[in-house]
Amino acid sequence: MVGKAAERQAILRERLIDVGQAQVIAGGLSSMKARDLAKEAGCALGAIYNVFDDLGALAMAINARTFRQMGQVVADSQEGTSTLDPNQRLILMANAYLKFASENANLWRALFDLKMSTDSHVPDWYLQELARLFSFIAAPLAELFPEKNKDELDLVTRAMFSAVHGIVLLGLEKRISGVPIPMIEEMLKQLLCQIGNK
Amino acid sequence: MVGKAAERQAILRERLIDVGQAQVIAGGLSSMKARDLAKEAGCALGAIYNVFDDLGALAMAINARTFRQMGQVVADSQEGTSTLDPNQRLILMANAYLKFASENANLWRALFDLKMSTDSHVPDWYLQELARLFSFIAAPLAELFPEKNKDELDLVTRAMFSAVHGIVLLGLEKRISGVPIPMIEEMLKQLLCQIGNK
DNA sequence: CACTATTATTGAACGCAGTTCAAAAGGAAA
DNA sequence: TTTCCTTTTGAACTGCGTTCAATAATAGTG
Repeated sequence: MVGKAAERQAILRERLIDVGQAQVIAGGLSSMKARDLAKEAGCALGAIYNVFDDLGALAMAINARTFRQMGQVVADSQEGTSTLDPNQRLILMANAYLKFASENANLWRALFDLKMSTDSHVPDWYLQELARLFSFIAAPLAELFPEKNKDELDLVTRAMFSAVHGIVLLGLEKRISGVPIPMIEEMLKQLLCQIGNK
Repeated sequence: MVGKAAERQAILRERLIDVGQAQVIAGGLSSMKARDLAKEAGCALGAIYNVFDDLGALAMAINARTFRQMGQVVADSQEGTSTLDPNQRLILMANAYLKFASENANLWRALFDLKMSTDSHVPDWYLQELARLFSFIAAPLAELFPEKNKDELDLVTRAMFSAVHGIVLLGLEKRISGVPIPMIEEMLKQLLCQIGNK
């Protein structure tokens, strides 16, 4: 495939990601339907499968966008905070994560909904973005635990991210223990102030 | 409906829960199929809908079992531990939770997979079982934070449960940061030893 | 430019799944 | 036994992701 066809497919690919993202925002991952996508994107039903292996691959492309956005939001929360103590910086990151999750609930959930099903083969962009996210978290933790080596620090980093993720996840989940956002912020503060026996 | 019919339905209900549970164990919630259920339970396809509103309601019944089992496992972890310090007791609970989750991965995941979709109306048994679970967690925390009032303690309890849940969830998840179980135990220990500025 | 070969696009059709409901079977009442 | 009501049944309906033979578009060649 060369020239025109490739270009058309590239355009269609972007349009499908746009349309799919809109559908996920509107109604969650499960409301992204092939026939609706085709209609909205102005292409044939089968055309989706010329560009993506299946709808899972399209969801992955949407997730890639979301993940990048989220990483940026977390990174931005550290802008000009070099004078703050590590615990404060962790709290800012956690709050940024919470804010992103609550303001983009369906996109954020799609990030984790999809994973469950397709357990095999983690794409490269995913690992890179995850490493980037972890590196932000590791920086303040390295200050709090100067005696820990690289592996130990990595363990604490994963633990902290997971703990914050859990608090945000269940906090936003109506069914389990859904609570108002300021209360979730308070939980995160409680957790992160304890860290590094401050 | 009286007599025979009611009894038959009660029997079928139990059998459907058994068969459904087996299917969830074998292949996750998404592999529980109406036609397979009917075949395995020895009933007509439509008979399922005489007993349950839909497959979601059956999944709920399976989850009720799982949740009760899980609560018991966490409760048992506190058996004869009154001499241990609160942090140790929290670690035992968290490890029991991790053990249950890893040994019953598909049943445990179903507990949270279902919730997402049916956000409305939390059944009563669910709230009761959750309160029971939280009360176990609150006991050691009350010792660690004697100055906190009931509401503050409740907040910390939810935060701790959520944090432990997050570490177990992402730890068992291959796609995000899947790690060996002893490493997850180490993460939980790191988290729970920090609590209550020990 | 015309003609042909190759490649890409299309959408009707397939398979599978949850759910429904008219018809059949079973049970209670008289 | 006969009638009436209730329960059970499974074929049929709907909606979905995905495929693939047929069609259209493009590239290659004289």
